[in-house]
Amino acid sequence: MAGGIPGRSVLRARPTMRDVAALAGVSLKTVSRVVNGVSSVDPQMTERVNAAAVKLGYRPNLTASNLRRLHRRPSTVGMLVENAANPFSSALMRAVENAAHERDVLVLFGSLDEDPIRERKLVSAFIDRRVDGLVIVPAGSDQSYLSTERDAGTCLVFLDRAPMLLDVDAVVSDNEGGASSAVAHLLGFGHRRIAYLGDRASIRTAAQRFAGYRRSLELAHIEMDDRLVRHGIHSIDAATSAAKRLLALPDPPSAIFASQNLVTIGVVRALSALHCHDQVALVGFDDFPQADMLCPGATVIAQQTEQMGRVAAERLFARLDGDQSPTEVVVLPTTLIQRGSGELTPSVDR
Amino acid sequence: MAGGIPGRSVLRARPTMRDVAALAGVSLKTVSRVVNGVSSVDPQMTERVNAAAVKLGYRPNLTASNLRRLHRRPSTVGMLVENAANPFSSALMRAVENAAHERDVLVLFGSLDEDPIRERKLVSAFIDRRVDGLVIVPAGSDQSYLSTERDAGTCLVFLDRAPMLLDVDAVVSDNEGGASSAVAHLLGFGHRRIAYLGDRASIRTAAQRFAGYRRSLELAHIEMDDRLVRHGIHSIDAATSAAKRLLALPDPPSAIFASQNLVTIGVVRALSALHCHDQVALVGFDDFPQADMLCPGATVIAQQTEQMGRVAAERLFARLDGDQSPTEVVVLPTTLIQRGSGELTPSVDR
DNA sequence: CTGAAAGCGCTTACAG
DNA sequence: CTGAAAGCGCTTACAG
Repeated sequence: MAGGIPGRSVLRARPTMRDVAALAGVSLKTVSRVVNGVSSVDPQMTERVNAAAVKLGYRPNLTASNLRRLHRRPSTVGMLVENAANPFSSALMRAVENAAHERDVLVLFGSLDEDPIRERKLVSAFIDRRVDGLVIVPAGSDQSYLSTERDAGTCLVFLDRAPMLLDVDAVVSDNEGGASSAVAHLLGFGHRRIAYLGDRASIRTAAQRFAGYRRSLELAHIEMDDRLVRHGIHSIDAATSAAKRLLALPDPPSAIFASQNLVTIGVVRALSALHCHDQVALVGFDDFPQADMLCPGATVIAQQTEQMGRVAAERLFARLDGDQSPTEVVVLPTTLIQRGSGELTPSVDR
Repeated sequence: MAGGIPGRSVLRARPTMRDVAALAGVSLKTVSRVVNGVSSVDPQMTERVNAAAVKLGYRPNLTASNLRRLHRRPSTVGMLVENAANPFSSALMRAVENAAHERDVLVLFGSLDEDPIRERKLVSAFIDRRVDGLVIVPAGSDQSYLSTERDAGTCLVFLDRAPMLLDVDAVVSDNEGGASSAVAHLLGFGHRRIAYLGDRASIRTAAQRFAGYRRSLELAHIEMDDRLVRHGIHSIDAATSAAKRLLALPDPPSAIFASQNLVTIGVVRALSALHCHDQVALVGFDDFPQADMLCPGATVIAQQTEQMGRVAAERLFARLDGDQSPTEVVVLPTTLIQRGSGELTPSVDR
C-alpha cells in the first residue's frame, strides 16, 4: 500500500531559522530579516535565503517570535460565545472571523453554555495562551475579575451583553427598545392580554427585554398580569410546555411575546399542536432560520447579528492598534420583521 | 466616572515565574515544579509559592513552556470548516470543541468558503502558530501539500470529506448510500421522473451523492434524464430558480432529490411559490433547522453530525496520545427521516 | 548591509 | 528535595 506512516512515528524535525541560515550560508539574523521582510538586505542574500527556506520547507514559529517581540502585531484573538452550535452565536463568530481574517488574525473559540464558572476557566485558558485580545459574550454577572487582564494589556470587547462591574468596550442590541416595539406592535392589533415568555431573568438581555415588555404595557395603561409572565425558559421543550399551560388558563392570552429564538420556536410548536396558530398572535425576539417558511411566518425582532460581530471586532483591533479613546458601549437598533404571526387580531370566540 | 483606563495605556507587566520565585524566596525551578504539579516539592515551599502566585496574579505562559517542552500535552488544535455560520459546520465545531474541552484543549477555527487557496493559507497560519493537530473539512481536491506537515508531527484528521492524495485518518458520512436510499424511497412511492439538484460536482460529497442517485435509478432500470439533473447549485436562491425551471418543463419531475441543505431549502421555497408543495415530492440530503415545522415537513437524509465531529476529535487525540495504528476512514451511516414531503405519490394530473 | 551576544518565559539535563 | 546552567526559536540592542 502506498502512503506514509500515520501518527508521528517518523518525526522529521521541523527546520528552524538556524537550519535555513546554515544552508544559505548566512547568519541567523539575516534569515530573520528576510522572513520579516526588512528591506535592508542584499537582494542576492534575500534570494539565497528564500531558496533555502523553500527547499527545507521552513515555516516561521510565530509562537517563538512573539515571545521576545515587543511591538507584536496581533496574531490570535479569543472569542467566547453562548454556544457555537446556535445560529446566533455562530453568526457572531463568522463576523468576527471575517474582520480578523483581513488582518491575518486567527480566532480561538469557546462555548459557555450560560455557565459563569466556565467563563472564568476559558478566559484563563485563553490568557495562558497569550491571545492578543478577547471578544466575550459573557455568561456571568460580574466581570471585575478581568480588570487585571485588561491592565496587563489584553484588549477586551464585550458583545451582545455589556460587562458588569468592568469598564471596557461593548457592542449590544437595543434589547429594551426592540422588546417594547414588539409589544407595541401587538397592542396596535388590538391585543390587551399579551403573555411574556422569557429566559432566566438573571441574563441581562432577558431582563432588558422584559423591561421593554413592561414599558409598552405601562404606556398603554394595561396592568401586567403576573399569570401571563413566565421567566427561566431556556429550551424549546420548556417553551412548548409553558405556552401550552398559558393557553389552558381560564382567560388565556390572545398574544405572546417570546424573548428569545428557542422560546419562539417552542411557542410555535405549541400553537401548532393546539391548532391555534391562526388565532394566537406571536412576536419573537431574534430571527431564526426558516422563520419565513412557517405557516404563518414568524414575526420577529431581528438583531443586526453580522454587524454586531463586525463592529465588536473592529473595536478590538482599533484598541490593539493603540486607540486610547474612552470606553464606549455601542447600541445597535433592532428591526421588526412582519411575517404573519404577529399580525393576527384577537379572536372574538376566545 | 469610575473605571480604569481603556486600551493598554497602563501596562502593568504580567508577572513571570521569576517574579513569583523572588517573592516566595525560592528558585525559578521550584516555581516551575509547583506550577506543573510535580510531587517532589516540600509542602511548605509549595504553600509559599502558591501564595506568591496568587498574590501576584501569576498566570503561566503556555506558549513559552511549550517552546522547550519535549513531551508536550496538546494545548491547541485547529479546525477548518466550510463556513462557521452554517449549521452543519457549526454543529461539527461544537462537537470537536466538546471533545477538546475534556482535555483542556482549545480550538482555533477558520472558514474556507469552498476556496482551495484559502485552505492552504489557513493551514499555514495554523502551522505557524504550532497547533498540535488539525481537523479539516477540505475545500480543495489535492491535499498532498500536507504530507510534510504530517511527517513533521502535526496530527491530521479529515472530516466530512476524505483527503485526496494523502494518507491520513478521516471521518465521513455514507454519502452514496444515503443518497441512494433517498431516491429508493421516492421510487417506492411510485415516482419515475426524479430530478437531481446538487452542488458543484467537483465537491467530493456532491459527487458521491450524485453517484447514489444514479445507482438507485439504475437498480430500478430507469434511464437517467439529463434534463432533470442540475449541478453547481450553491445557494438557496440558485436552488429556487433551478427548481422553478425544472417544474416549467413540458414533462416535469414528480419528485426532487436535493443533495444539500441549502438546495433543499431553496426547493421548498420554489414549491411553496408555485403552490405545488403537496404535489411534488422532495427528499433532501442533510437535516436543517425547523425542517419538521414546515408544511409539509421536509423529509431528509440526516447525517450524524454531532457524532462525526466527536469521532474525528477522538481520533485526533488518540494520534496525539501516540496511537500508531494504520490510517482509517470511518464511514458513518445516515438516517432517513420521514416528515411528509417525501411521502407524496405522483399526481395523476401532472 | 551584516552578525555575535543577550534575552523572552519557560523546561531540560545535570549537580548537589 | 532544591537549584544553577543551558537551551527552545526567535527578536532586540548593539557593534562593525
